Amino acid sequence: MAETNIFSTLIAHCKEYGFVFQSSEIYDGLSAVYDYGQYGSQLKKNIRDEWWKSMTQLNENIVGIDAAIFMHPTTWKASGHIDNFCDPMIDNKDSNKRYRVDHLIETFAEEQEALGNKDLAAEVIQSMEKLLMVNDYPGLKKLIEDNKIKCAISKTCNWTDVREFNLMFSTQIGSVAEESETIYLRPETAQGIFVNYLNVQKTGRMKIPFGIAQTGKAFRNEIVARQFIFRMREFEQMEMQFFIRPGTQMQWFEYWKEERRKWHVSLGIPNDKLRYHNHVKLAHYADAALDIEFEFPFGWKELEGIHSRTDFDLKQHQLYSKKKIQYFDNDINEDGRPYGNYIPYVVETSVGLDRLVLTILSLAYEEEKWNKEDGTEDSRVVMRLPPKIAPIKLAILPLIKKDGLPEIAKDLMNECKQSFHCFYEEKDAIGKRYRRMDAIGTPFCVTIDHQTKEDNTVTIRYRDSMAQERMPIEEVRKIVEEKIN
RNA sequence: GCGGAAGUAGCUCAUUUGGUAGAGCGAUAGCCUUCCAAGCUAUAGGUGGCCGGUUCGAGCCCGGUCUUCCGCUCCA
Repeated sequence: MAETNIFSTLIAHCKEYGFVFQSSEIYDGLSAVYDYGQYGSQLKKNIRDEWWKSMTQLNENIVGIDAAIFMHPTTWKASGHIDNFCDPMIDNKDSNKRYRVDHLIETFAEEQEALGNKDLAAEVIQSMEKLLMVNDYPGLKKLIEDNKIKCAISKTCNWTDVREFNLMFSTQIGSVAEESETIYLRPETAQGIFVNYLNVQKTGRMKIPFGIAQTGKAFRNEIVARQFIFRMREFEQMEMQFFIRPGTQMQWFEYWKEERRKWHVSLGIPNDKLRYHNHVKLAHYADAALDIEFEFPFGWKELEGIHSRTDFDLKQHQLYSKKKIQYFDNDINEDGRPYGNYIPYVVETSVGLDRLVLTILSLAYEEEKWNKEDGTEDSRVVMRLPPKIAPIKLAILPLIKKDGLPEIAKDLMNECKQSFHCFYEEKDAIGKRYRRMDAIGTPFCVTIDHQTKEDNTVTIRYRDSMAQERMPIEEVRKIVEEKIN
């Protein structure tokens, strides 16, 4: 289980060096919720900025929005989240096996039908449907017990109460309790894009094909939430919905599948640590779906989903809102006539930002050992973060804290911090300061020494190779800028 | 929800039949001035997860509870 140890070491490192903390840790923590610290939040922001730029700046036909987390409750009726994700569940106390109540009863009915008890089967199903309609959970339990429906594993009828497992978090809007209305924290950001489709398309004069991108928090009441920031109750998505002409979805699906993989590679993720995983069982809204998976320390797991969502969402919103969501396509088809009115199809790319942070962190973390010239062993912990997303780009270190070296260093600090994040440090031996910078992934360190006073040169030290070079102090800013872009 | 493990300083851990907590690392301040951690001095930091019980006395024994981690269950 060496891999598990590496993972727990990484988690400890993330805490020790200010990347990720357990939420509300001073109160013993909150399960499956995490906070990003001083370096983690910057790293996360840098990754988010890369994504935002790659979508909205480098694609002329993709624009960004920032929709609210609160949405009209009907949104979730339309999307299917309310009906599909609030299934009543029941546990068998002996086997600890959990069942969806409707599945349990349906299985029983099928068995009875196979045994020739057709009347009983029909009666049970009918009762179940009535009870489900009014959310009568005690009634459902009674139905199960009256028919002596048993657990397939324990063969007992020792059941817990029927409970509802709600994927979505709910809260109330409206400050007066009696007049308030239940609303939900969004379980995906995509719906914020769909409900704004008309606004953006019209005000931006967008022509199909075009995309709308968004980053933001989403909330899911996962039944279990584990593996650090891989699966959290509150997490951040980076989603882009690409609106296309019906019939072209497979071509765009293939296009984004390639593009997204290339983007991950551009962030420094090795191509052989990525793979596609095709969904065989599709969600209710999709006609094709695949995951881009990454080989985490705990196995291959989903990093990004590419879904061909058809016109399901826009059609549902048209139905529920009674607003016409149509696009008139003036392009000429094979018959020499405009394509005309249609509801656009959608190809979605949806990546978990927190998962991406974890990916980057787990790739970057390395414990390095080597022998020094005198034969003794030396070691360091180094985060080999790609310079363009590293939280601190440059550390500025006077070799000693007197003889005027700090003054020169502070001047350089004031100049460089205009362009990128810098870190100034004069405490402790220079080697120790290098190690501290390695631990948070700072790619470059510049040291001001006595020679600087004579010829205005400094030493630049590279994180990955630990090699050093002298260069004129006035070139530092420009050279670091080049290396981080 | 079930089963297992754990909870003592920022981190890693000691305190071996119950006798009012200690080390290393880290941190802070200073000394030294040295280009790759582990030189010297000093300082700070713990109501031992929380509540209760047994006892003259509990970090240690007992009960409860909370939280975290691992496995199972679930994952559109």
